[in-house]
Amino acid sequence: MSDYGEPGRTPDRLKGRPSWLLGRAAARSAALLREGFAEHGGGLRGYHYRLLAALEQWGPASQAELGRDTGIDRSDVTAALLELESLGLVEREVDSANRRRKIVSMTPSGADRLRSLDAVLDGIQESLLAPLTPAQRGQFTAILARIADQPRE
Amino acid sequence: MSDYGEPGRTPDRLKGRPSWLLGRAAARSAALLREGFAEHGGGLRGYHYRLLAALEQWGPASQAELGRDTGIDRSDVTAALLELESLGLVEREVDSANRRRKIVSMTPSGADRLRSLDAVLDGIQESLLAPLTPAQRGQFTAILARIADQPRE
DNA sequence: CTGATGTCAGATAAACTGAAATAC
DNA sequence: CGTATTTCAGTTCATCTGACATCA
Repeated sequence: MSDYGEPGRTPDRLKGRPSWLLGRAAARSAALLREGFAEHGGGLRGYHYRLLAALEQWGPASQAELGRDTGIDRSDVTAALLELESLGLVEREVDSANRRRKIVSMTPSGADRLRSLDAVLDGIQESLLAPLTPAQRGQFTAILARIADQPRE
Repeated sequence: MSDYGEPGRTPDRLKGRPSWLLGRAAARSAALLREGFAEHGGGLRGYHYRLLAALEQWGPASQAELGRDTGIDRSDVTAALLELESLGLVEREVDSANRRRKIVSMTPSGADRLRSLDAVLDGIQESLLAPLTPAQRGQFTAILARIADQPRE
């Protein structure tokens, strides 16, 4: 059980720290994502959405390319694609020009599913950003993009 | 290995999504935290910092209170405190007025350690926020606080 | 009895690691 | 040979769950 009764305070040392706040905010976002996907995602999770998004934007690609484009580790790409394939949302076939590769392509029903996941994400985003003004939402997105894009040194 | 070679692109569907960017930014922050703590934290991790921060601010408390104040599950509080105790950074004794409780207090060397962890965190924060202007840092912290403080409905 | 507390053993999800088989 | 691709098995870290004994 994670129900503690009263809400509790937060130490000042944590409250002022962006890295701490980032973690809390991301946890909230992740919880919303998990719930939303569990309820309306038909068994899919974030990894699946990311992969479908990449396939929709650039068309068929090898698994290694998908990993680079989505930031998902190659071993996790394999596992997630197996699941997508078993649901008929993607297809994989060996590249005849380079038989190490498997070319992954999205099926029509994969495209449908991607669109319905978009709607789920829109809802999640709305409740995540609810306390912000439109101007703040823009600032927030721009700032996050700068931080997320930093080279991993 | 998580080295993919070329960096790769990012699908537009992901780039514009605050919930995605939040996850990426938090991952960066978490990686910096892990590295920083592994290198200068003497075996401690985020949980330990949070607990020490609460103890420093409000003095001795029961484990359940610490859990509420830090957002750490009570079972994880138990484990983390055992580690802190074995390092001599906290002490625990049964509350004679309510023998279910254990009152946790920070030792002088725990206070020292907390201060050195603060320095580690300052460094992490600096590299996390490096690409932002001072004005953006303030905006960012304020916005994160609003999102993190939302009730968990 | 109920409810809070501390403890334990285990589950989960996201990310990463190391090594192997295969093909270029 | 060295390198890229896919796959498998296993690990880590933070978080959460369920159950239990203790005690107010």
